[in-house]
Amino acid sequence: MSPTQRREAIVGAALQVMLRNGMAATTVRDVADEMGSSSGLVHHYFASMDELLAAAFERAATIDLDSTAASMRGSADPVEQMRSFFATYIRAEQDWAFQLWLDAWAEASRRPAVRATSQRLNVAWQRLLADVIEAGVRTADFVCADPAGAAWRILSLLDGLALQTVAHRVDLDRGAVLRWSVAHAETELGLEPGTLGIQPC
Amino acid sequence: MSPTQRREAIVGAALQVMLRNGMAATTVRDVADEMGSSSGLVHHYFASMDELLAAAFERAATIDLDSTAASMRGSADPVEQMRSFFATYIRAEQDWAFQLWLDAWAEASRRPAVRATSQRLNVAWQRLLADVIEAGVRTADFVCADPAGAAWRILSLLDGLALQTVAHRVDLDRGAVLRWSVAHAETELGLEPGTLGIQPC
DNA sequence: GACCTTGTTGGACGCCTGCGCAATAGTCCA
DNA sequence: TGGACTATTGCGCAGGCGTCCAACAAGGTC
Repeated sequence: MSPTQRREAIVGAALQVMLRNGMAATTVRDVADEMGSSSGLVHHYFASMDELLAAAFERAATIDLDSTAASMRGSADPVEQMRSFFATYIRAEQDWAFQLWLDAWAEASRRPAVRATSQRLNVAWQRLLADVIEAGVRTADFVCADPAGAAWRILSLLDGLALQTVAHRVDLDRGAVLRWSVAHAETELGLEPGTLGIQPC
Repeated sequence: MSPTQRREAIVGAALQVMLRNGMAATTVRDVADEMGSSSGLVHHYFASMDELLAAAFERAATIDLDSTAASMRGSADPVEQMRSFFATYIRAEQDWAFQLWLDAWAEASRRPAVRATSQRLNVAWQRLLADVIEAGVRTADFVCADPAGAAWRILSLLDGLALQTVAHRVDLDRGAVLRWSVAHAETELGLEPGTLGIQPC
């Protein structure tokens, strides 16, 4: 197995363990077992646990970000792109990847590499949204005085609501999270209520 | 020291350590050292670490909740109460208690007692807000079709934005978090922009 | 065929964890 | 004053952690 392949395999194994046990409960030995190799090998490719966790989290988050971005690029006008955003974001979230974000935000205060990665990816999500909003303002599809701020607010409301469903399991149903986030986005962007309406699958 | 006092002292010491090191990094020995006693004593009052962490988190969160609730009760009309809410919430948050919420949300998946406490207190915050909104609708100060949902959304946007400032330190300044949250609340409640305006201290 | 680089192993090291338990200290009641 | 009770101590236990390192295996180069 080539060094590049091996490195990818380690990241993949770490991600599997993280999804199963959470970021804080991921250990070098579990990652090695998952891969069927020794624990020393992991440290041959990653200087520290912090680095490995950051790399695994980055892969998970990047996959979601890329698939959402790709889905949005497939849509023609900004309105359709926003629809794609919500549809893909919600789908990605329900695969329990969101628990990783909760872990990352909490671990950020203790693990520099995780903090840097989490910050970078959060900004990338905001930028993805801000770009679409700016495009929509140019084409007069949207009315929005502050695209960058609106992107933060749309994302934060989505995160804040999703947080409740994932951390506490019961309080809000996923349907409400989607409907409320979409409705909020519509007011932010000066759209008629229902314009971004999505059928809950 | 009476059993009740001792129990309170342990919770207080645990809270100090949690604020310093975070929830995940709080250990029985650190709590005992903080209190100047032995580690066995902690287990004499708390059956497990999970219970102790939940109790300490509960105290921190309850203090904030109570002080905000008290400040709101001191205000006469619903509009003034909403102003109090934001003023106190932001003040409480900047004392770094918010990192505890991040920890609690992440730990919730692994520690049943922490999950129960976190869920109960989150619902209490939502209820506090929902009650004011319902009162405001009755007195025609607010126009809001769904007070319970509006409470969740106002709270979630606040949490989502605060999360970015606390976890990533830099991206958004606290002033924006306050202004954006207040503006969002104004639209939710059918108020003129600026009605809830608060001077950033 | 000898050599050297490098992926890989498996275990040792030192430290830390939550928890339990026997022994001690202190206090209240008969 | 003696006895009972309980808060408190201090340490031990079993296990887990990240990290490190000497040894082995394999494959390419001279």
